[in-house]
Amino acid sequence: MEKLLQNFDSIFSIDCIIFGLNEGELKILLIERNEEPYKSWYALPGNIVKQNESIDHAAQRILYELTGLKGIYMEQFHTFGEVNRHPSGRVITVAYNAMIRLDGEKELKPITNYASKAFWMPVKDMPALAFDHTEIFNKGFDKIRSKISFEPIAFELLPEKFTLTQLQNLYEVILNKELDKRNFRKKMLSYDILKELDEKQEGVSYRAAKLYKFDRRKYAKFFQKELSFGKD
Amino acid sequence: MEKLLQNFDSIFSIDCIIFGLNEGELKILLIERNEEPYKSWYALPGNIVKQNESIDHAAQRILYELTGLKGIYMEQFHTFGEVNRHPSGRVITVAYNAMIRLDGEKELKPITNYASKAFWMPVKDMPALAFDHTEIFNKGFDKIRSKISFEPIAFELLPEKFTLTQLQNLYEVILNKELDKRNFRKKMLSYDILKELDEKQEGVSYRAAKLYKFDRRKYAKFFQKELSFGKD
DNA sequence: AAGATAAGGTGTAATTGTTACACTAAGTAA
DNA sequence: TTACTTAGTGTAACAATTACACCTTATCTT
Repeated sequence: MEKLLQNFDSIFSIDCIIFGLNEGELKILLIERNEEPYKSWYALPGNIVKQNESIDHAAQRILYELTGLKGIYMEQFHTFGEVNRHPSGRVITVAYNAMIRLDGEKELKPITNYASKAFWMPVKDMPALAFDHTEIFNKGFDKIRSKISFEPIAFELLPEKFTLTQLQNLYEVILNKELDKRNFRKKMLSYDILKELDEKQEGVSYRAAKLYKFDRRKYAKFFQKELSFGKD
Repeated sequence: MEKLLQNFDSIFSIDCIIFGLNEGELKILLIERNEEPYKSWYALPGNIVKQNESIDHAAQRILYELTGLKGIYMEQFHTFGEVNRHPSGRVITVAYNAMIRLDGEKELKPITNYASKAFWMPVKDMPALAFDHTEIFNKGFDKIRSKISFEPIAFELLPEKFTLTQLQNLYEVILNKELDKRNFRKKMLSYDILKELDEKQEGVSYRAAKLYKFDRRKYAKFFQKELSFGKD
């Protein structure tokens, strides 16, 4: 048995797609590689899973080591297992993604020297990436785009208090199309997952908008949406 | 580099959830294990990925070797990577699922002797399974259930020609709830993905129903459905 | 052949959700 | 005070969803 298993050993890695929103622009987290192969190329934060850690845990550790970001909840979305996706041998990778809030640009600082730096790249300017990371990114972005179409998950990207216009802009950026202001507000408010605050925007040179908070409890109801044929 | 990689080697496997419909009953394909650990337990068809094959290809090979079913298109749905999910060491597994048509009960015959038999098990009678396969099955079933709620994918399970009642029954079995006959038909026909045939059911001891075929070309339109806020 | 049985097949009205569309209100800046 | 910029709001037309019940057609039984 032991011998049989040895024959099939593979390398197993994690790659992370982390979305952030900065000044209305959607960005993802990249690193600059500091090792061969693809030395000095940009890549998704990713590395090899250890024997004694679950893949979910590995994802968190790896993201931390490469970017300094800690405790980010990520969700696995696809596993890439083509034979030649990595030039140094067989490497299968599980891709994770997450959306995070950038409170005043959290500092990014690689802990290991496997990456020479970590930085936010606007998704509209994505450069060529190492390995098959462009393909991984595209699949991850599609996933987010289709997920947001069914569930209002975009709040993770916004500051705790936000205006409806900011929320709408975010949807427009992710879905890459313009939305009708009145219809957007009507529908979003009808979900009853936003708490209207007694506060207004500050520091803007025009009429200040009301601020809202996301209501996580009420959101729970939402997690279900199905085709139906009557008789619920 | 070579040395670094070696330290992290893991075993990598595939497990398959194959749904079939037999006499109106939803079943999945299981094997009886013929090796330790869990010898003589029931399990999902699964085995180890080889170094020189993609995971999609491995899924097909493994399913064939354990059950004799060839060329089944499966879709990956989740990767399970808990540290202790396999008693003999670290094994990460990618789970795939598929729905197939049982034309007069295809013969099942394991090609390797890793399985002593392969058979169809009604999902409502699922026994305890080896390893964490019960968890994998539950997640796969959830996935199918939520997918069918957005896309009419269930045709894969039915014979080429089927009646609307058969289709409705299938939906009811998967979604585990009763649907309204008139609304179901109205909505299903409105998708315009069914071809009405000039034939009727045969061999039934009551009024025979019209037969329909699934129209794969028209189905393509369907693959998109999104939340929207006006201004398409 | 008459009647019983079993599933097939059909329509409508009420309700809800979606879409398209344009002006006034409020605050800031000059 | 005026100009500017974004906030904020309602309605009518249309489409989709829901709830709901009876007649039709074929087979089987006697």
